[in-house]
Amino acid sequence: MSSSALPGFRDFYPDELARRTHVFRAWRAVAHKYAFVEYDGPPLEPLDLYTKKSGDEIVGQLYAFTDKGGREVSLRPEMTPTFARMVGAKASALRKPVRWFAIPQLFRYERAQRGRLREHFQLNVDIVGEASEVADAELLAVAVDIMRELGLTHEDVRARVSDRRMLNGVLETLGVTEAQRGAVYAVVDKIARQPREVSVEKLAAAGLSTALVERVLGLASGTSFADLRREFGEAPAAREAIARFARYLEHCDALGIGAWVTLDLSIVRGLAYYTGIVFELFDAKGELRAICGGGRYDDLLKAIGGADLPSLGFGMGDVVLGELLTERKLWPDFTADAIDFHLVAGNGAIARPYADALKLATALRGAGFSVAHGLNEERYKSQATRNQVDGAKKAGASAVVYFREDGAVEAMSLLGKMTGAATHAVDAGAALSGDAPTMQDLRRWLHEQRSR
RNA sequence: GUGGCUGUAGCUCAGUCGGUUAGAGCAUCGGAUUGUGGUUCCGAGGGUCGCGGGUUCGAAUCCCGUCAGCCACCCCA
Repeated sequence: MSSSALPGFRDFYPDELARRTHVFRAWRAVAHKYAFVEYDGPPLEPLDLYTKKSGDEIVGQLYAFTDKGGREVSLRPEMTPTFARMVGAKASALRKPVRWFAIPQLFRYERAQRGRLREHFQLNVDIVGEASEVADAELLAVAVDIMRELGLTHEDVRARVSDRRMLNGVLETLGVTEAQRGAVYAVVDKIARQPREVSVEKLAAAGLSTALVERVLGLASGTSFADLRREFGEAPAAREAIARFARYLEHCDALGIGAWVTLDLSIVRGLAYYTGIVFELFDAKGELRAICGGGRYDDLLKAIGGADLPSLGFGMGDVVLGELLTERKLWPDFTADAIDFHLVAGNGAIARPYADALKLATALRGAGFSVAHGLNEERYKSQATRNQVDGAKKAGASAVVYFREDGAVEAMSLLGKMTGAATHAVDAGAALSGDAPTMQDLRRWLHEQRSR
């Protein structure tokens, strides 16, 4: 028997699952707010769905194997190929723009480290069929609004945005040849992660003059959009992309996310399939990996799904996001108010058979309350009430319920101060029979206690 | 896949120069004379010292291997 999960895989204990659910809830709530609908696909796919796009060398990073029928298969490392296939298959029938999201569990076979496991959940939000940069702004707004939903502010998280077409135009204007561009992208992409000398060396090796090297490195590290526009706004190769980017930023402002957004030309997003505006969300301190990344990939659907439609999307993983929420202490207290009532043996309980406690629990549950009680009759009768009440509080009950000496059923709030706790008594017979007005009365009282 | 660092209770960590039955705090569970909540007091459970081998009269401690975690590469869909 194995004593722990496989490396890079997680067991979700209840408090951990509560955190995961909390994140999922935020994802779904915001996605719905922006009128996206949820879809899903298979976690296991034919291997060639991934090798077709990225080549065979990717296999080393895939959780791939041969199944019992001799098929080459892989656990899905990303959602986009599945998405592209699904959209491609029904492209002509789908109303455009398509606004879909999914929360797949994704897998990759590589060494696990902080923020990077072999398994994670990733929100995928995609728009298909809209080429306008309004769609790009809307997509970023979804990502940013999720940060807000989870309690993060633009002091905590920054959205860095760029546009490949714009970077391309600027490089062309500067005289970087098309042949050199791939190498320049690679350097620009990791400009913050590798020593400056290494970047200089690599650019020089690509054939850039010393002056050009300095120019490129300067632009990629912290140029504001205002400066960029002033310098290249009229350059024929860059003019159109810069004007588009300016409109994009205006849309971002209008959507209320302007304060989160910064131009960062070093955002290249790998060297993969992105064709236009790209973005990443980072924690403001820059201590963690990217929280979220995405952008426009206008040619991908044609390559994979067959439909020639402009598309854009992003992925947001649960791991780094969770680390950030932990760091900022933004997890709610999940145990608080998890249970409505906890039955305890109060005064007069001995005169009442244990079965009455179970009947009361049943009646309360029938009325929709969440009810806990001791499962051991002996202990219910023998354990000091204060210990039972203490246990109820620790279990997250909002109130305890017990039979009073005079036969009434009394609820005592566990919320607020321990001295002078609010109590509320109802007729025992009515409570045990599940009398609707009595239950409504209790519901109103509980609601009152919680909103104090 | 490569390199560095670290592995003692569920968690955070002590553990002397190698010495006999490995400890503490927190957490968990039980109790403090039929009692009404977070404090306090008493008690209990919980360990193959990551695993395997070696050196030694004797190993948590020293050596080798291995596995896992963290960090940096690689990669980032």
